[in-house]
Parts: sequence; structure tokens; C-alpha cells
Amino acid sequence: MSVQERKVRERADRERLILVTARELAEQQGWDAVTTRQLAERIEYSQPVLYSHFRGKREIIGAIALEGAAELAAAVRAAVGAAKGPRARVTALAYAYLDFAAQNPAVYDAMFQLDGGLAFAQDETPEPLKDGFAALLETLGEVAGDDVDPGLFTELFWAALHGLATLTRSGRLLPQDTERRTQLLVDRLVGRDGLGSRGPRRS
Amino acid sequence: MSVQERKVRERADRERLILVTARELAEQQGWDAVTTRQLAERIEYSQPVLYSHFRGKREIIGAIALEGAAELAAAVRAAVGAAKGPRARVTALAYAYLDFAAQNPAVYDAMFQLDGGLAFAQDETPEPLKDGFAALLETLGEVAGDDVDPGLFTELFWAALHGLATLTRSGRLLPQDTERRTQLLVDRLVGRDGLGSRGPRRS
DNA sequence: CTCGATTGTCTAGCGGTGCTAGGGTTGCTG
DNA sequence: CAGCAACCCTAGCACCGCTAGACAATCGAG
Repeated sequence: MSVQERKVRERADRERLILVTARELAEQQGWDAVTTRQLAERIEYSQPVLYSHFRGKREIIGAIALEGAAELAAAVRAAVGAAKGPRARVTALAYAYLDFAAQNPAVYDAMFQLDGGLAFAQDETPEPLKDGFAALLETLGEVAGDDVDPGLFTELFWAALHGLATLTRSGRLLPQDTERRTQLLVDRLVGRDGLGSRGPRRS
Repeated sequence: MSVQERKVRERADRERLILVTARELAEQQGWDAVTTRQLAERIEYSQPVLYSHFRGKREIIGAIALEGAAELAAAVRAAVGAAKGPRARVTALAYAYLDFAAQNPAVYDAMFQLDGGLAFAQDETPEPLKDGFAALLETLGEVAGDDVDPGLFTELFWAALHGLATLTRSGRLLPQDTERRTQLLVDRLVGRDGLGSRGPRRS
């Protein structure tokens, strides 16, 4: 039976090779350069081999998106874990998120700009995506404020980060002001005390 | 010379026809369906005619993006004009923005998701894009707060709206909570008093 | 050990894409 | 009215995602 095991292992290896190569190519030359022909040539197999691992290009993108979600969640948790106090944790989360998007633009595209054929915000949503949101919720939930739904607050904060990430990446926002914008975001959405309260009402 | 004038007019008419048709097709069936062949057939000319008006498909997308920017600016100004008080104006702006994105998804895509070959955040940026940002700045600048740069605050608010718009459209956020998210956004970024102040520091 | 069956891979090709070269026809101009 | 210039279309290029079918290598049964 060892022969079969070897074959299974080799197949798994080749599937990893496909994903690693696709990701590499996308980061180097953009997703437009990731064609099935180019990808096949790089892995030194013919095109049909790709289709014995994935239904099509969409599914390759989707697989990389899932990888990315797991990595983003890990990066966020690592950054948050090293920070003391609610406000510091949120700040660390924001920087970790934006850094990830800036450092892995192709993967971020796979997650949010391209069609990877993944389901969102429903039951069939793959685990890594749910967990990615959970990683945000862990930190952001504690600063949502008393009468605010943590999930809703997390969605809003996430949307703001996503907007900053994408607009910056596409050249609509200048990168040099990223830090000031991030500080302002945390200031406003969380508050300076880090407890999500807003001070007394004035009117 | 009247013949030449007629020709110029006809050319301009045809260019409008191309843009109207492309936009219509994109809204009806998505940008994937906007191929040069399909578009040529709809305007009842052959493909090369398209290239006598635009350098390529990118430029068509770009032209529609500029139209969209002008319309978005107008929609925002109209909504803001009908509102009394800074906070009400910001709320109206937010809804107008999100409504525009939801009602004209293909145009919004042309503006922000697709490559229209346009320049951003620099001198060569086309006027409609600058004016679109200006429309946001007019209302948002007055609630930025004393020690906050109005431009920076506008960028942040815009990014949040953009994030909400795109994540909602792609199914990552559920539409039914849009109103609550928008209220929370305005509450946090502007403050309940509508003057951009945040209450006394607590720590 | 032989021989059929199964598995794996490749070549070749389909229908589509954006874009363009070159030939005609049309209609204006002197 | 003749000649010319402007205009538009047919045909085709190189590429895309994807797949059918031929071929080779490997496996398992007799």
C-alpha cells in the first residue's frame, strides 16, 4: 500500500506547488499574468493537470483566498496579543490588517476583489473566513460600547479598514498619510479612553 | 461648412450611444458581458468603430467612471442641501453615497473596482474626480473637529463608506443592517452633537 | 510472465476575448 | 462630374479558460 500513499502524497505536493506558484506569480506580476498556460508552464506540467486539482481558475483563487484569511487572522491575533489595553490592541489590529493588505496585495485581492467563488455571511461560509472575522471580533467586541452590538461594530470597523486598504492600494489615497488616518480611525471609532464610550451628549 | 458640423455632431452622438449602451449592458448583465463584440452589435456598428472613439475598453470604462463621479457628486450635494444641521447633512451624505453605490453597481465598479486608466490623488486627476471628493469635503470638512485636518477626515469617512459599499455589494455584509451600520458610523465619526468634538479625554 | 484494465498525462482544439491591418465603398469637394 | 479622402467593415492575430481524446505508463489478475 505504500505505493498508493506515495501517490497521494505526491498529488498533495503538486497541489501545494500550484498554489504557491500561482500566489508567487500573482504577487510578482499581478493576477492578470496568472493564466492557466503561464501557471502550467511554471509548474512544468500541462494545463489539464491544473483541472485535475481544481475545477478552474476561480477555485485556485478561492483556495489562495482561504490561505490568506488564515494568515490574516494569525497576523491580527499575533499583533493584538502583544499589546496592553483595549485601545492599544485595536491600534495594533488596525496596523496589522493594513500591513497585511499592503504586503500581500495579490492575496488581499483574491480575498476581496476577485471572484473566488466563495460564500460569505452565511452558513456555508468556509471556516477560515469565519475565523478571520472572529479574530477581529475578539478585539473589537470589547470596545464596541455598551449599547452597541459587537458584531455590528466589528463590521463597521472592518469596512473602514477595508476601504482604507483598497483605496490606498489603488492610488486613491496617498500612503504617507496612512498612519494619521489610522490614528484618527481608532480615535473616533473607539474613543480615547479605549472603552468605546463617547463622552456625555451635548445636545 | 454645415456638412462638417453635422458630422461632428453625429460622431458625438455615436460616442454617447456607445457609453449609454455600455453602461446599460454593464448594469443589466455585469461588466463581464460588456465585450467589444457585444457592444458593437448593440450599437449596430462593427468593432473597429469603437476604437475610433476610444483607445480601448479601459478608456470606455474610464469615461463611464467619470460620468459616475459627476453623478455621485450631484447626488450627494442634492441630499446634503435638503438637510438642516451638520449631523443631518452628514447622515444624508452617507445614505446618498451608499444608495448611489447600491443603485448603480456597475458604474460604481467602473469608478473603484475596474481599471479605467484614470489618475488619482495627483495633479493630472480629471476634474470630475476632484469635484467628487470636493463634494464630500464640503460637508465633512465642517464636522472634522478642531484639531483634525478636514481633508484627512474626509478621506477616512470616504474609506468607511467605500468599505461598506463594496463589502455589502459582494455579499460580505448583509444589506439589512446597512442602516444601523450607517447610524453607528455617523455617531462615531461625527459625534452626536454634530460638531466633531469627542468629549473630554478620560485618560 | 503476460496481458488487459486503469490511471495519469499530453497534444490539439473549441469558442471566446481585446485589438488591428488592409481593402472597399461612400459621399464630399474642387 | 472626376477624383479623392474619409469612413467603415471583413478578416485575422495572439491570447484567454477549458476539455476531448489519444497515448503511455503502471497495476493487478490469471
